[in-house]
Amino acid sequence: MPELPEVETIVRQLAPALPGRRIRGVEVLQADLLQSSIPDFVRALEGARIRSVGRRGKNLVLMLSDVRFLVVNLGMTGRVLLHEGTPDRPVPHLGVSFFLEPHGTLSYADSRRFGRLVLLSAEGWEAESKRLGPEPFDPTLDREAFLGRLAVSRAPIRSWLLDQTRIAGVGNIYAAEALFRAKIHPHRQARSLTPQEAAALLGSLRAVLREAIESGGTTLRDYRTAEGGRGRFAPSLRVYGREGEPCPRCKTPIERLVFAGRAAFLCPMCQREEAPFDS
DNA sequence: AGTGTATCCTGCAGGC
DNA sequence: TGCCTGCAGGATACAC
Repeated sequence: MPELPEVETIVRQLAPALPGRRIRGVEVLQADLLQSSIPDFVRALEGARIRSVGRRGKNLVLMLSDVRFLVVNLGMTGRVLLHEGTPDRPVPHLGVSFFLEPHGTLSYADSRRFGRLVLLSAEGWEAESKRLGPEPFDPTLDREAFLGRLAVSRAPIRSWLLDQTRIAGVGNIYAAEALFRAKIHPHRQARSLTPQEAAALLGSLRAVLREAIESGGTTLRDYRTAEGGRGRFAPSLRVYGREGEPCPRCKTPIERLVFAGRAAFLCPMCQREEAPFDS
């Protein structure tokens, strides 16, 4: 669920509120959200101060005062909710609560519990971050660099976009939307993209991510902002989840196909499988 | 280096 | 109403 725009929305809401505050206490209700034991996790975090809030790919990253990093991956259904004071009603599927000074609560809730909260040293986080591909908005990721990364892969471009080690932060929704906007079939081999197609894809990816961030992300069902609100981008989705609806460009019914175990959505007219005008 | 499949889980929609 | 099946924004491990 939460892809880059959803996590970015959460980060932007937390960033003005968290830095400088101390974690007074930690309560873990769902042990399988952690990699460490509950006592280790609690002991390591109690008394720590939050220095900054950031994002890397789909990960929410809290930097702590003693140069450690709390890395939160929300999986499919994770929610990060900030309440000043205590939540006025029980948080459904609550997994971990962080009690903040002076009077706040940061909650992690996750109905499917695919999410993970991991506490890492500076070195540990650096190594983890290095595994991930570049950020889509990294200014050094220009057309040439993007094309170069595509050129070394025979994977279908949809799989390439979902692979966090190739580019960070893209999930199934925005992969579908970016490919539609760039008129590229999701089956196309990454390295078969022309320089023009690669440039179009980079542009469309950045555009759709930017627009989604401006809308606070996409809520299909579970995603909530840190304030508990819904993302407003869902009505702007052009192909994702729209099987059978007319293509907004050419009116051809949108198709759904499954590969690599996941649904892909596309317009079969706008996104041809073969490269365009191949003699 | 790829793909397909399974796995971790729960909740919901749709069919009967 | 209730039961069953399929499906879901993610990540990883496995065999092939």
